[in-house]
Amino acid sequence: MATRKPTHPGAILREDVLPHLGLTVSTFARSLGVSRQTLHAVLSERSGVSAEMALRLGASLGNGAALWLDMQSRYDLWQAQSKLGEVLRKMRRIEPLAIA
Amino acid sequence: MATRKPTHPGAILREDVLPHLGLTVSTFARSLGVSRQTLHAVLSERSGVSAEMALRLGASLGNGAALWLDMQSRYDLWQAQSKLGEVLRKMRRIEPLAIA
DNA sequence: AAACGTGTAAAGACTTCCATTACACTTTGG
DNA sequence: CCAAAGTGTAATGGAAGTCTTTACACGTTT
Repeated sequence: MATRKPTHPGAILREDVLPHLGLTVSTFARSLGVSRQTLHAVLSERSGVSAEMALRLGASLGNGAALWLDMQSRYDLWQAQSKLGEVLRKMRRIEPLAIA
Repeated sequence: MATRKPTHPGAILREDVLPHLGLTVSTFARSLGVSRQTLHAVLSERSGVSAEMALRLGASLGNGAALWLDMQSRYDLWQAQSKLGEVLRKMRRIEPLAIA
């Protein structure tokens, strides 16, 4: 139902968070407790934000983990929808039982 | 931050949705376009609800896909939190830059 | 008895996350 | 200048997860 393609969480981290906090990829990765490459994969949108990663981001940045995981969910739903496409359109809606 | 262990989406499907709609596991699986075993794995909480599965559920039941995927996210966050535990508590919060 | 549903299991294809190692390149500090 | 640190990228390997198919045992229904 969303109108445009959702933003990947990595884009926010890359374009807003890191610059505003003056953090390098390396120091942020150390701070999160993950490898530099793992963080880089998220920033370059080649990996999604896992539940564990969301918790690390939330703990490090102070804005709940759910924010990051939900962003990822919107992104995943969009991707899956454009993949399933026709399949979904062909699915029949299950009728509620007798309304009495 | 959640207070109690979130409910697995499979529990809702198993205890509420299927009974109220008078659906068998087999017919529901056919309706969703997945194998009986795949649906059963969700109902028995051995699999999570993937983005694709959430879309199928949403299309079939008429209540958006996000509802199911978000439920899964809450569940995953809880699981990951109890797994990371100490690691998160030891993580230092990144300080915002100079407030001027 | 045949048809259908259920719970489970195992194997295989495929994907994703993550760490580690490695290479080439640029930028910065003493 | 040169060493240290950062960056982008890639390959490999482990672990885990989703999903299908095949299979077996059991119960319910007709």
